[in-house]
Amino acid sequence: MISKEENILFAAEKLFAEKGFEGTSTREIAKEANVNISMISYYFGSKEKLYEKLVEYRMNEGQFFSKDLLGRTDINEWQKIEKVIDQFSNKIRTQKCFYRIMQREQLHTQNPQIVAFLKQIKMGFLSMYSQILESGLKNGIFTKNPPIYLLHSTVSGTLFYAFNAKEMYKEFLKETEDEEAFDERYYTELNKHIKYLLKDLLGYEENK
Amino acid sequence: MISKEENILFAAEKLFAEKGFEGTSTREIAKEANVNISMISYYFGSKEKLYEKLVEYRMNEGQFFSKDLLGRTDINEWQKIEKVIDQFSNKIRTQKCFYRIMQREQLHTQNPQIVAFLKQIKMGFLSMYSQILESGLKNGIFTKNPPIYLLHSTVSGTLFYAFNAKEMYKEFLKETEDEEAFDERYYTELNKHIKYLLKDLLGYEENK
DNA sequence: TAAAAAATCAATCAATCGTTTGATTTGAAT
DNA sequence: ATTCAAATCAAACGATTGATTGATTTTTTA
Repeated sequence: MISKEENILFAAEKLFAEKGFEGTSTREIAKEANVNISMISYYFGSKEKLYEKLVEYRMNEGQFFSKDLLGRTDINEWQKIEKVIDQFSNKIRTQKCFYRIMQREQLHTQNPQIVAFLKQIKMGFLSMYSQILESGLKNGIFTKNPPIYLLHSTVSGTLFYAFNAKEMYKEFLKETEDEEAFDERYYTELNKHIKYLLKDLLGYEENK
Repeated sequence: MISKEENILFAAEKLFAEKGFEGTSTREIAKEANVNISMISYYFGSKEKLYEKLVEYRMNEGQFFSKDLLGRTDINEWQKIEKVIDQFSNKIRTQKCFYRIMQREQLHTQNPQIVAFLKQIKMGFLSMYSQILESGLKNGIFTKNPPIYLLHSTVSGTLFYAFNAKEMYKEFLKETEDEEAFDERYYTELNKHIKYLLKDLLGYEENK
């Protein structure tokens, strides 16, 4: 059962994703959540704090990658990279609204809590890429040593952009497939594409 | 000499880029532009129309790529691709504020004029890539035939993401270089990187 | 230089914003 | 059944929003 508090949280998430934080009024949130306006202050204190609670909620509901990924010995560095990509991609796909908000947020962001959160995530990715790359070079699995930031911006940038432009691409391709089938194919192709790029960038050769 | 009308336009552009359309008040714009509030209605009619005028202004001040690029015979298809990348990259770099607004805009955008503008740009790029790719395949310059939308999202996504995350990367890299030198190196590396990816994706080999 | 037009201004408009109030209802504990 | 805290509500709060007014100044035109 979904609590009334979560009800407000998800209503806010949906509206923030659609219209932005400033573009969404507390009255709209209350209406979407089917509660009285005053419930927002009652449960969260303010619109700003509701926003922060939302970020906190989504932050805590699951890690980006299992913490022991780096230490695992049953898979090689390339497979680790694949896991990072898969998990990140899945995260964006299943949490569209939230990542839409986060994307918009990193384009201006006044809220210091959100800035810190976003930086933490990015830095986490950068250091993860760094460590895997270094280890993979030592083991001879990777043969190239590209700047980490180029790796990162290619993966994150391509993923985000493709997620956002999906509808337009669909129109461009004049696809007639039903929504779900197109979706599945789209994200599968995208995932394969990212990995293809990474193989090239890292100098990884399968079956070597 | 800069007109008072342009003064308002540029002030609005700066603030919209920083705080978003809804996050920016007409009073702030007037203050930034050093004019009376009523001048906004006087010159533009409304905040919304000011916004549309800004888009129109930036749209008309220069094309994205020379219209005759496709028809040129003095350069091959790869060089055409290079020109597209260079011009696009340059455009983003020299019009940071505007493209920040446009990026945010494509994350929700209520304004139908902006939607149409953004779609027009993207469709333009897609069809340009399509034609160059097709021609390049015919001439044997390119040996691969990747989905256009993957090309597009990789180029645009990587570029935009790298532009936005520049400061964070700088911090991660613990760069001590002065601002201008780092900037120059950053964008040069980024440009090279994009072209490297494209060569792989298109199956283009230099000096063949 | 006189008249007309354009530009600028402080002041104010109604509407909406986020938030709070104080009364009322609900639901569990005693 | 009574008590009491949590939950809910309509109504209103002051502040800010985008926009307009009508008077005044500046500039252009004749």
